[in-house]
Amino acid sequence: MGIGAVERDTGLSKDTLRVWERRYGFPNPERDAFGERVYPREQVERLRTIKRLMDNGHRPGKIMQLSLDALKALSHEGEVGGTRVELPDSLARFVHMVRSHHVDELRRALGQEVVRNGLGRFVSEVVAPLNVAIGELWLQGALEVFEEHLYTESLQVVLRNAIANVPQSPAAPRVLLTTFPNEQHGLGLLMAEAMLVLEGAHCISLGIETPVWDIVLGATSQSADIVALSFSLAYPAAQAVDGLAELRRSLPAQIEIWAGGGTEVLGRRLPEGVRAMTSLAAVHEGVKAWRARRAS
Amino acid sequence: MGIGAVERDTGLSKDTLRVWERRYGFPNPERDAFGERVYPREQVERLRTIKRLMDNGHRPGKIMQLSLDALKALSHEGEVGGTRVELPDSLARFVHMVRSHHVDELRRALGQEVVRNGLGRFVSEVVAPLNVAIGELWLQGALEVFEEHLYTESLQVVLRNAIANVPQSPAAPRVLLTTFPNEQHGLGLLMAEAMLVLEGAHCISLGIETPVWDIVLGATSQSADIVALSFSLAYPAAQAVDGLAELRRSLPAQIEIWAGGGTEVLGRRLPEGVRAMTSLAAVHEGVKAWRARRAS
DNA sequence: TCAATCAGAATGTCTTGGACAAAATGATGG
DNA sequence: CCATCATTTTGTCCAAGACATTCTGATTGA
Repeated sequence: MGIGAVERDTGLSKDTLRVWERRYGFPNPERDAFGERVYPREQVERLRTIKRLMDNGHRPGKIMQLSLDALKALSHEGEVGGTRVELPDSLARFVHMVRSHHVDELRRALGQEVVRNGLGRFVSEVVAPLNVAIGELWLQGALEVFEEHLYTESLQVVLRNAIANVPQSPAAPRVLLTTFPNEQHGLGLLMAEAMLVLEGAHCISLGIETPVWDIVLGATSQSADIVALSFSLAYPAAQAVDGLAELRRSLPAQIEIWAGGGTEVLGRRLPEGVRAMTSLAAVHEGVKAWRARRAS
Repeated sequence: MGIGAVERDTGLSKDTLRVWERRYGFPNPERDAFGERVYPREQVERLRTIKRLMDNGHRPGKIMQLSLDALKALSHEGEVGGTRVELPDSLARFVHMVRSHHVDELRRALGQEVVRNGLGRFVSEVVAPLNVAIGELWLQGALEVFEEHLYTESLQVVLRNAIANVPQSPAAPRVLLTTFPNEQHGLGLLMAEAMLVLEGAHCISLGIETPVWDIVLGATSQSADIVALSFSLAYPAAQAVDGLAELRRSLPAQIEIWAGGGTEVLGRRLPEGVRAMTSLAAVHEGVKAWRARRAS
């Protein structure tokens, strides 16, 4: 496997791969007849595992030397601490469907759950904890990429369908939804949209990865009352705070900024004039408070 | 704009950008206080145009010296030959809604179009040419990022909604849909899915950016008959061919591979055992032919 | 106990210029 | 008009060094 292929496969840039080799002695690719790097399959796998651990906060210098086994052991750390709570059967059921690849059944079951408990409770009591569970499995390497894709896609279909079925009136507040560049996690956005339309807000989603300047253009052109940003746990907090500050500076004062999602970002002190939605339930209060402010 | 940002924005690798500068004298970035390349906005725009022309068969050495105006003239070439047809009013209408940011109206109008003409004709006669038109505007810098986002999101909602309303029977063939890593264009995937479900196929979408190995896992676990890959014009042809060849090698012979989307990839000779869907209409024939093969 | 500050280490990205394989082109001959 | 071969053209890779940025961990102050 050439360096280009490894870059595509692992998401680590060529520069990074070369500098790691120089600094840490790993990866340690062979060379072909032309002196170009050839990575053996097992090294690529180890690189993938390292990347996954790094996304979770580990640092390359610490884990680069470890064997594949040691790395896998590391993935399971944090669970032994005891914070691990077994999923209730009602949710474990869904996890099981994902892992056994029963995608049709999963989609049907999720859809039923929406009808049974309503969209609001579905999002906060099913989707949110399910995401955490799936995320944990993913972190442990217990989930294949395509299983995660199947899950995401199924949930997306169910959520979009449910959202489309909430009667949209041209009501206030008008909310523009999106994520910052490099934040590709779209599920959080959909969850936020679901909660918002339930509160009678009018949602305009820009999808993921909108540059700050285009958020400003979009918000003004759509006469939005609120710009809602969604962050996943992995998103670098510094980038989030910077982006929010810049957005706040560029946006007219009467347009509010709401930030929600991963608790990482919300832990830090947000820039003046940015409201944190610390939980999905907070959306209800948020909209209520907004209406009160607007009325006065 | 730094070289990394330009790489992300144009899809031209850092190496390529540097070697062009050395060889052709363009781009000609300034340097910041640390000696790093800073690309002015207009050069990035010119690079985007050049990239687009190259995707269209032009060669860098020939067009690198040309001014932006000359490039734009070139991109309209072949169209002056008479093939360029002004958008009919029925489509220009939608473009106008995008540019005037009437997103609700756009969504409603698109939805009506589905009902009026049926999903199949909607996809091939409205969405496809509309995508081309929007792509051209985008290329010319006549479209803001958020306008493109609004368009994509609206279309996504309409298409997903339409697909969900096609009665899905557990019929054959079973088709697994996805794109390769670095191919983030999800609209093509949805268009393909729409055409396939109309033919009575059972679609399982993995969403975008699935690594080859996970496509294999997904296809086998879902007992797919066909794996369908979607490519946009911008996707590097070499990567596509490599990926398809690897996929063909890893996948059981009885699972077919269909490649569709950007004409770039399909122009090249595809690996043995990969079928090209050269147009959306070809899907109809494709499924028919598959059923005939299966019957025999 | 918590938040802010700061030095030092860790880390990723950028730099240069050369080399060469792969692909496209164009000329030649059938 | 098609095949073959030589000749550009073009993208990717290599090396080692530099340095901005981010993270860590200790120290200080409230």
